[in-house]
Amino acid sequence: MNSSPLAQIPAVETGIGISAVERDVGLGKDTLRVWERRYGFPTPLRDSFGERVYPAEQVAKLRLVKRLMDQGQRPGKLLGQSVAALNEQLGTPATTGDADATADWVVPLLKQRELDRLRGELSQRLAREGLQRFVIETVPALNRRIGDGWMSGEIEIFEEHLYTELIQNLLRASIHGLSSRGTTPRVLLTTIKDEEHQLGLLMVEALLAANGAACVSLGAQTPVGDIAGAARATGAEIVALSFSGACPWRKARDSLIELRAALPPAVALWAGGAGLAGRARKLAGVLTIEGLGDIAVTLADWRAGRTG
Amino acid sequence: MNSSPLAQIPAVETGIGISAVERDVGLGKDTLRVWERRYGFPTPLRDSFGERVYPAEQVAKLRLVKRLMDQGQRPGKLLGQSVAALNEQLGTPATTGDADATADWVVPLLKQRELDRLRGELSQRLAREGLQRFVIETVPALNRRIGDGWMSGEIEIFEEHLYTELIQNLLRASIHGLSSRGTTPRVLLTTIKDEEHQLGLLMVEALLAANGAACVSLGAQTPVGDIAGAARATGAEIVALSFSGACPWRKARDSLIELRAALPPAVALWAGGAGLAGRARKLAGVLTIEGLGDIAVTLADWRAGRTG
DNA sequence: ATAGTCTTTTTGTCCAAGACAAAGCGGTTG
DNA sequence: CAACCGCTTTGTCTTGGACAAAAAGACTAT
Repeated sequence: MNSSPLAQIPAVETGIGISAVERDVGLGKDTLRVWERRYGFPTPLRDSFGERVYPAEQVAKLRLVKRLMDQGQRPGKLLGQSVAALNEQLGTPATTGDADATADWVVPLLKQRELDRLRGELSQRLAREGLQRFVIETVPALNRRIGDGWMSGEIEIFEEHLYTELIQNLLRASIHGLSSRGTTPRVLLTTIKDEEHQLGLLMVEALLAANGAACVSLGAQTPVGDIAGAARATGAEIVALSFSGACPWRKARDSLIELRAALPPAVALWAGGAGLAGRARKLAGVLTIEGLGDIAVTLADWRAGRTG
Repeated sequence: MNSSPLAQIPAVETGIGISAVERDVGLGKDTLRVWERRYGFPTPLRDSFGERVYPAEQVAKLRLVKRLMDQGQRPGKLLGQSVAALNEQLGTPATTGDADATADWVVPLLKQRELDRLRGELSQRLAREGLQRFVIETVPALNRRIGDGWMSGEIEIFEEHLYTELIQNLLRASIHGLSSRGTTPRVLLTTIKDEEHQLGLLMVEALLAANGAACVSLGAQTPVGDIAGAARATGAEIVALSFSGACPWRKARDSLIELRAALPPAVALWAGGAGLAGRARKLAGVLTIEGLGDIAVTLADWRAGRTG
C-alpha cells in the first residue's frame, strides 16, 4: 500500500477525513457537518473529490471542545472561542499538578500494549504507596495524564478504555482483599446518570473500604427508585452518590431531593463528585463531600457523631 | 427515566432504532439505508415520526449477514436469501463441535464483568490442559461460543473485545514464560491484511513456542516489503503468515508470491488460516498448513528434513 | 432572595436521493 | 492454467431540511 514514499505525503500534510475525525475525536459525522453549517466551525478543506479534509489544528480544537463538553459546557458557547480561551477554561479547574509528569510512564506501556508490564507496574506502586495514597494521588495523576494524551492525539479512545479496565480491575481486587467482616458503617454506593464515571465510583469505594467501611456498590446508573429499596435491603447506614462533571446540576439536585424523601431519616445521604463542586452546599439532609481527601475525615466525623 | 413501567413497552416490543442497530450489529447507518434502497432489505417499520424501527427478526438476519460477510461473502448475494439458507452456510464450515456447550461458562463471567474470575478460570484451565491442548481445543471452543453469543445478541461487540484482550494477555504471558534460548528454528510470524486476526496469530505463536521454536512476531498488518527485511535482520529460517477468512484469496496469493520472490530460497515460507483453507495447495515454495493441529507435525517434518 | 413553572433556544440525530471511487467478479485471451 | 481488462457491486460521502429532547432563560410566587 504505502510502498511508494511519495504517494501519501500530501494527504498526511493537509489533514484527515471525516471518518477519522469521528473515530479520533468522538464526534459523529452528522454533528461535525451540522456544526459547520450552523456555527461556521470547523471549516475543513476539500480534496479533489469535494470531501472534507480536516487540518490538524482544527482537529486539536475539536478535541478541546469535546473535552469541555464532557464537563457539561455547550458547543454553541465553545465553538466561537479561540483555542487560547478554551485552553484557559480547561487549565484552571484542575490542580494543574506537577505530579502529572511523573505519570508519563503509562503512555508507552499502553501504546505498545505491554498490558502485563503495565499491570505489574501499577500493582507495585499500589503496594508501595498503600491503597489510600494510591487512590488520592497516583490514580488522579494517571487519569490526568491519559486525558492529556487523548487531547494531544497520542492516545486513542480504545486505549483509554483499556487503561480504565485495568485500573478498575486492580482496585476491585484490592478492595476484595480487605476484610469486610464486622466493619462499620455499611455504605451503599452508586451513581444515577452513568457517564464512564464508574472509575470515580470505584475510587470512592476503595477509600471507604480502606478506612474500614463496609461498602456495597450497585455499580453505575441505578434508577433513583431502586436505590432506596436497596438501602433498606442491605441495611445501609449511609448512601453515597457520585456525580460526574457532565451531570447537569438540576438533575443532580432533583435526584438528591427525591432520594432524601424516600430514605429513612436515620440513613445519611452523602453526595460528591465534580458535578456538585461548590454548588449545592445546603440541601437539607444531604452532606456534600468536596474531594477525595475529605472522605476519610467525613467518615471519622460520622463515627464521632454516631458514638458520641 | 423509566420509572413509569408502561411508557417504553411498545418501543421495546416493536424493535430498535438505527443507531442501536449500528452499535449492536456493526453496520453503519449509511450502509443500512443504502441496503434498504438497493436490495429491499431490511424493511424497518417507522415510528410516529417516520424514523426507522428494526424488528428483532430483521436484526437477527442482519447479524447473520454481517457474520458471513466477515468470512468474505458479499451482501448482494446474501440479502436475498432466507434465514434458513444463511444459517446453513454458516453451520457447515465449522466443526459444529459439541465442545462448545462446555464453553458456556465464559458468557456470564464476561457479562457481569467478573474479569478477575474469568482470568483466573482461564489460567487454571491453561495450567491443567497445557499450552498446546489449551490453544488447539479450548480457545477455539471459546471463540466459537463468543461468536455465537454475539450472533444471538447476548454479547456486545465491546465485550468481545474484552474477551480477546484477556486471552491475548494470557497467551503472551504464557509464551513469555517459555525459555527461548537455544531453541530452533527461528520463525518470523505476521499477517498482511489486518482483521482482528491478531488472536489467531498469537495462537500460532503459542503452538510454535510450545514445540520449541523461537518465534519473533511482528504483530499484524506488516507491509509485504518489510517482511523480507525483517526476516533477514532476525536471521529467520521460517516465515509464517496467517490469513483470516475475510482475506480475499487473490490478495493472499499475490502477497505470497511476492514474498516468496523477495525471500532467500533457503528460508521456508509457511501459510495458514481460514483464508487459505483448501485452496492454494500448490504455490511453488509455499507450504500450506491446514489447521492448528498440523503445526506440531509440520515443525517436526521441517526438523527431520533439516537434520536428515 | 430561592424555588417552581413556563417559554424559547439550542443541539443531536434522522431522512432523502444522488454521486463516485475502490474493490471484486467474470469473461476473454495468451 | 494464469494474466489481463471491462463491468458490476458496494461503502461512504455529499447537501439541505426537519424535528424532538434537553437545556437555558424569563417570569412569578412564596
